[in-house]
Amino acid sequence: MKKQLKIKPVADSSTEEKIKNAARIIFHKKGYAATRTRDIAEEAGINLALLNYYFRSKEKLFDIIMLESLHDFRQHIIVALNDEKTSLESKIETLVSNYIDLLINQPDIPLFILSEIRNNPQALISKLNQKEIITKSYFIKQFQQAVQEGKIVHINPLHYIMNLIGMIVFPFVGRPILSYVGQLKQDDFNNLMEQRKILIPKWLKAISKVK
Amino acid sequence: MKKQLKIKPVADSSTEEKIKNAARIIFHKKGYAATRTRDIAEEAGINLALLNYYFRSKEKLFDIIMLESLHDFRQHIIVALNDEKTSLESKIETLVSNYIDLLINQPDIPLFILSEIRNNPQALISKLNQKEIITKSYFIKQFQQAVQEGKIVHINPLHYIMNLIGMIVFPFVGRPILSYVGQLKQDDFNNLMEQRKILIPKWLKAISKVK
DNA sequence: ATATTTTTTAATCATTTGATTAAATTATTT
DNA sequence: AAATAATTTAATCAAATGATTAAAAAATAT
Repeated sequence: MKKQLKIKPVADSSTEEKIKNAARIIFHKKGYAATRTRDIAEEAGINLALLNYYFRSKEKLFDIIMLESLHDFRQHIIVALNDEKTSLESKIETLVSNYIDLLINQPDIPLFILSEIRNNPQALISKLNQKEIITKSYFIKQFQQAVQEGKIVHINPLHYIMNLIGMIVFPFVGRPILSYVGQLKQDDFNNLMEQRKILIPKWLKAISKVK
Repeated sequence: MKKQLKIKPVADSSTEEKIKNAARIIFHKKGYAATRTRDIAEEAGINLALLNYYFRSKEKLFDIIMLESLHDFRQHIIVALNDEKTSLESKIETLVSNYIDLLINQPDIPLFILSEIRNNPQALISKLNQKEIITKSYFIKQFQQAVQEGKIVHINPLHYIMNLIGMIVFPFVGRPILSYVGQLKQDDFNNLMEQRKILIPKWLKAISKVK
């Protein structure tokens, strides 16, 4: 591996990166069980044995992709929810906007994560780590304060979280049905999602007043 | 098959029913690709060959389960949305309530359908049939009328549908994460869902006023 | 009671699929 | 340039898995 001493190759140029990128695409699209290592090899344009040469096994490769996906998926929440400098409202706005941007680029992440969790709850839930990233976030403090000040109606914050994440994520999870029912093309769908960047924070504000 | 001439056996008593029920459980929980016919046979307490004797192949059995699941999943929408006797508000209320009841009983249906659609969009989307069940429903007529009367703000009805279905379905799809983050037990979760039967219609009303 | 049909089982097959091996090729070092 | 190390390939293995077969058992009909 002396290669690493040289200048770092552009993304996807190294064999290892080619395999990882191919694996990400296939795993995200079909899930672990429906993915054949041969499909990954073909997508990457490499010999099947190379996959095992670099990553030892399908499972090890999968673990790497899953870990990165979980990281992407969480990072947007954690960062946005723990910024102590911003107001509750602006936190929501950036979270919604960043999240939708991520999902426009990698629309298969949520369904990928959710179905793998279904197949293997214990293993993956533990990898989510830090149970408290949400419950102990600065966001929750602000939320509870807003409740005390009467700005937000008294309600289980989990309802609020479900609505927040649900309104962002669900369209991407249900996209095929939605696009079918609404006769949406790629751009139509993305435009709707762009609209939701603005709308969801407003909706959440309205919801938080409902008794 | 002279058996059929006799009294219809109670559910699950016939071998065919035993296999179908086992298949439903395993397919819903693990999806098509991750399901082994041997797992179904074991769950049903029968010999593997019997599965093929009754259903010919894994795929044929799967198709039956999928069709029934799609039917359950759609029926609640179709019926509720096309009742000409009820107001817009009461339609929402019954739809939300019926839907949550269904999902409390069969919580794996949404993720099952959504991930199989991901793996095989064309085949399954076509089975959804009637593109127009929603767009040409009596509900949409009422909705558009309410918009004209200024009772609902002018907005793409798809946003409304996404929020409606999303608020109902997403908690079930994200249940493992949610239960982990919120430290919820089975009953805690169901109680939250019961609350949402009342809350979601109120939230939707509030949302429909937002400019 | 016997014959026939239906249901069930154990054993086996054929294909798919994740993984390995040994050899060939390419790159790097001396 | 020769030697060594890293990368890549074709061929192959072994286990898993969907499916079939032939025979046994149970149910039904004659």
